[in-house]
Amino acid sequence: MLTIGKLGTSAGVKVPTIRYYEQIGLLPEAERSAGNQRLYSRKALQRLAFIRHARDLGFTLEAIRDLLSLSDRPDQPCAAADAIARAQLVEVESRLARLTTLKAELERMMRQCAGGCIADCRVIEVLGDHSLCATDHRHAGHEAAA
Amino acid sequence: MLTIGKLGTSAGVKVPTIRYYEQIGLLPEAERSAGNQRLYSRKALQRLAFIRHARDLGFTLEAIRDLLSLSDRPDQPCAAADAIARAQLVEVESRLARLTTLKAELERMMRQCAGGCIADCRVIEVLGDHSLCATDHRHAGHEAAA
DNA sequence: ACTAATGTCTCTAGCAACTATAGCTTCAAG
DNA sequence: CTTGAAGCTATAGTTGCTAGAGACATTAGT
Repeated sequence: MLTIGKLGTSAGVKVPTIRYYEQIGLLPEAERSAGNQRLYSRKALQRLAFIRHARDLGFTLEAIRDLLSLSDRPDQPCAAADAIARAQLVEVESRLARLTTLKAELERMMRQCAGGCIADCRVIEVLGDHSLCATDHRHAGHEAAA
Repeated sequence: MLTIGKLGTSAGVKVPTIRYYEQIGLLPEAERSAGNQRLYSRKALQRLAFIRHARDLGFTLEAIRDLLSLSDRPDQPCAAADAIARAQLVEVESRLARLTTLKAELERMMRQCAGGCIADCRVIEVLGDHSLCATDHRHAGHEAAA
């Protein structure tokens, strides 16, 4: 049996994140030691690794919840799992397309800036007026983290 | 002078979002009509359009705050604005790289799945075991919105 | 002038997916 | 047996909004 810390390092997930996953029901409630500390089996490690990997691939926790419940029924057809993965692929493709457009626009903006003073700065100017843009990137920007 | 609704449609920003921007100090407090409704000038429209455009290009509100305060000082050199835009470009490039890797991995995963039952599903299997992956995409997944 | 529909007001709470903090208890090593 | 790391609970904060409730303002039509 593993403590929460060992589990975390084994799976590459931070300790508070594990507790969070338990709290939202993505992980079952862990067994406890005599001193009330969480204890985890190999199976729990597998489950957490699955979650971690799916997160790395960009699946939402909701999608992962579905994938996990599918994986508990090995006899069912896998069409549903396929559909979730396909949806994720479509998402990734659309984000890629948007980011590619963005990148081009940002590069254009920077190329034009001669490095003078703000009054002549193309960066500021372009941001103030969408019609100076080469492409229609509206609704294209987005978040990320690390 | 424009009401908040007109301003919103003109700039392509939803009304609650405008109030939110005011609340966090990204927009100055608006003038009010006799009946306490917000009124906006052309200048306010320009400022909001600037924000909207920068958001579309993926700048964070913090970055936009900096860009706006730069744009209020036209005599200063534009190196700072340049730096913010460059940082944004670097961000976009790194997200692009990550997403490209992800896309390849997702495609690989889906190609291998024959559409049988869960027990044989490659999607589930690959998610459960990172060593089945072709590339190291750890810490690569991420959010987006529309 | 009256009414109904729409627009606006404030305030609070919620979303995703965590992360951080505070103040405590338990455990393992020396 | 003490010390320091690791664990516990609970709450609040992050980013960039969005949704809802309940009240007031404005406008269009009759």
